[in-house]
Amino acid sequence: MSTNGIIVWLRRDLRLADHPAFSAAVKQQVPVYPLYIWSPDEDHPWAPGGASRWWLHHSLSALAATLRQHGSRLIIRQGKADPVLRALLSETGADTIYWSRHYEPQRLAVDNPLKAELRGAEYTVKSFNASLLHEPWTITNKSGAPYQVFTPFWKACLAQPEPKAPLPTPRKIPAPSKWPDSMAIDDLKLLPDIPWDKGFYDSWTPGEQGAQAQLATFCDDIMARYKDGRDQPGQAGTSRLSPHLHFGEISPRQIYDAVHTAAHYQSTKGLVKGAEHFLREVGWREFAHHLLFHFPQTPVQPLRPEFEDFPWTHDAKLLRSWQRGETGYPIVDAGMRELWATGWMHNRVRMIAASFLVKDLLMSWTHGAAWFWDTLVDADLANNTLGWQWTAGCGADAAPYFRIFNPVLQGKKFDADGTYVRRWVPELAHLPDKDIHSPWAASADTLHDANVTLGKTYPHPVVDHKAARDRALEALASTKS
DNA sequence: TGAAATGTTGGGGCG
DNA sequence: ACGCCCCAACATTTC
Repeated sequence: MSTNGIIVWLRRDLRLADHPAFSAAVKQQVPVYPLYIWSPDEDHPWAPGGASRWWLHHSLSALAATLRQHGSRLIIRQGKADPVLRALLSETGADTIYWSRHYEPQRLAVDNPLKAELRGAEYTVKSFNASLLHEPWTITNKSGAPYQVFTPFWKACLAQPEPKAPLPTPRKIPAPSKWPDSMAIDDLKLLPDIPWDKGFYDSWTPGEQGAQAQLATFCDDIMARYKDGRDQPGQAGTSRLSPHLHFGEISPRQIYDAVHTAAHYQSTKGLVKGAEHFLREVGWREFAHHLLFHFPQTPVQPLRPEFEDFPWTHDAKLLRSWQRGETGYPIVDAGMRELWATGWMHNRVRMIAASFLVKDLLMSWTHGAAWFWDTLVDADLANNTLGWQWTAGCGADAAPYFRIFNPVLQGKKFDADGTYVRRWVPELAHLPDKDIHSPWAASADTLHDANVTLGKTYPHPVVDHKAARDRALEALASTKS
């Protein structure tokens, strides 16, 4: 292929290692133009939310720095992809564009016609898989249809040939003699005006380096205890790789490789078990992308049609109490406050908090999905959609409608010593373990000694769980087909 | 990747 | 010694 230069159009593949488009471009021995286009309108209505924009800002900064170390640069532009790409093609004389594929419906609606038009204009366009072990159309059941249940889906994935080894980081990326103009990352105004992001800086290191460091920490210190540790929100028992994965700072192939290497080398029973369970979670991510691709309406519509006219209630005040972590249920409030403070919530607590909104407060999962979309640094359309529909019982492989989490029992089971609640709901910190998940049941003396005044320093429960549960079961029973 | 209600079993206190 | 009851522990079923 003869070419005068290649644009590598970066989106959510903000890394250099195991990057098929970069690797392919570098091989051509022609100038490479790494380009990021900020075009939130083209992702409508799923433009990155506030927390995601924070992450994106720092991830782009990290990538720009890394590119410089490799003799290259990151070109930043803003606007619709088509005109921006054409402008850069003509400015540089490049005739080729590479990008990594994404699979969300609104993304495909831009990418597919764009690819056709650019090819029609005699440009070379190639897209690559950089973000999934198995692309959505490669896994089907025996009758050729997409899977809707996780376990057979994952079995089918495991029966596929092993993923290829990750690609190495290109040593040097060929630069043009003259760099085209670029905006500054600051010009994109991705950071918040009011500083709600203070806590984010202590929690995260966006960028490829941060991702690799986190992967190493996980393999060395966390994976062996992952099977049970992942359910203890008070401990560092999860991988915390989700935002890195969402922005493509790390690939699932790299994770697969590192996890297998660690399990093979150390080969303790816990590590092997941990590896298996963790890869299963990576499998859920694959499953989510599979489902979104095959059922593109699911971000706004229940997969199971009998839920379309479900009798959701709505109460703006109650919704706000949930968002702010003021429901009076400590484990729920701790989760919602962790989310607000750090842009992330432990997965066990996501399930509890989500169940509370959907079943105890009987509000539509779409409200929860919207809030998570704006506040999570790992907000991902596929994962968010699957998670919320799963909780609501209207999605694939969904929790049966009668599975309603009891926030007190969940708290006692997974945060037995109250570490997590005390961290995020400090006004309850002095309650004894036995009362920490149900302050309303504590004696007057205990509350007094702990400096807790219900209704004043900490809210009364906004609903009674038992009554709320009965109401949900009734509403759900009427929906059952 | 639940919880609550209901059913069963078995040990121990007691008359 | 025996039956009875209580109840915790565990299992099953139902929502």
